[in-house]
Amino acid sequence: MGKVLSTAEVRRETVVASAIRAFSRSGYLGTPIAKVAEEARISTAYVFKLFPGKEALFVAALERCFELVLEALEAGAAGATEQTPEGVLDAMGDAYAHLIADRDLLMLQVHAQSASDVPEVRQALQRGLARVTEFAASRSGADDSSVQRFIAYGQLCHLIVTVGVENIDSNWARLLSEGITHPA
Amino acid sequence: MGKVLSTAEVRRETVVASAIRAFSRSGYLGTPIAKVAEEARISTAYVFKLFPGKEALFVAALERCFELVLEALEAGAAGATEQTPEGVLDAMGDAYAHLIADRDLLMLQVHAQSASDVPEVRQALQRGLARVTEFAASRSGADDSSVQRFIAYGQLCHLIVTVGVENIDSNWARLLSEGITHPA
DNA sequence: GGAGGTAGTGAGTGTACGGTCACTCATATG
DNA sequence: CATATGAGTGACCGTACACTCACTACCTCC
Repeated sequence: MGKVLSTAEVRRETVVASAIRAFSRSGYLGTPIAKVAEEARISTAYVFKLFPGKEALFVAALERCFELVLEALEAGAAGATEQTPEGVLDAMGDAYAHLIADRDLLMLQVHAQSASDVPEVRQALQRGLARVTEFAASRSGADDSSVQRFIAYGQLCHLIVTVGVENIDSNWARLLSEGITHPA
Repeated sequence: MGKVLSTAEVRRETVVASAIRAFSRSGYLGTPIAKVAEEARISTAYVFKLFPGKEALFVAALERCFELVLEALEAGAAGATEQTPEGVLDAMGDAYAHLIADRDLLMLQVHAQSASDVPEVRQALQRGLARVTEFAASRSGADDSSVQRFIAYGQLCHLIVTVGVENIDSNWARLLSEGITHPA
């Protein structure tokens, strides 16, 4: 927090950023550390000096991902035109939809769910989901079922993107993405 | 359809069943064909005689998965106490929750989303989602936004299982799983 | 200028896995 | 019996990848 970052710690942060991009493209098992290293303009060996192993790197990326999501929700809530519970929830939803237009943070969460049989990954997911849910509830003041719906539609959003519903011209496709904010 | 199955085709079906179990446990990339073969009491080489490759086997498993889901929804709808749109949707929701108590069909869908960068997998997902959505809409007669909500809460269900919300004793966890039918 | 620590790397090792191939065994048919 | 066909397998190959280690380049402070 108050501590000045050493060069290695700065490096770690850039590597985490690269890891988010790389892992989001091909998932936990599908992404070799070498790809992350390449993306960070660093040797593969050095990645292992900065992180104890692939698992820890993935978890670090996932944690950063949730941090970014929370920041976006916070900003969205602050910019809500109506500060009613539903108004705030809607604003957070829009902010989330806007944030994940680049797909990186979204896909990383999807891949993390798929890798949730790794205990550390599952725990990171739990922590992230806890923070998001608790923040959405307390910041909006909405009742439980509204918050539950908020999370559920977030997941629907993930489905829409992974399946590529957006570029299907069909009734069922329109039905699913109705009201989900477009990446204009 | 009317054709009598040859032994090889029977074999293919049992292998698909094994594939569902194996892939659901460790995902597309995390599951070696050898594990599927072992589960089916068959040599690895023979799996490659029955299916052109890993990708095709995974897709076959995914397609079977959606078939089972549709059957469950159909049965659930038929057993609905009230044949109103909302009543039928609720019954289908309960049937789905009951079906995926064993986690196999659920996890397979999650892993498929993570592997959706493989075109064949993405297309299989599209077909499956299309059939499920269209069936839910036409069989229940509910309006679009209700069907959308139905799918969204299905995804929430996936999230709850993958992150293991059920065995967390905390407010946010209860909030998320409220009203989702338990595997009693 | 040299001693010691920190950033960073090249070249490897062991292993797991997708896919292939040459083969065996059982059955059926004439 | 001879032969053909399809079920089923063991042994193998090439490659990709997580992780290691011995090493160099640089920086800083005396």
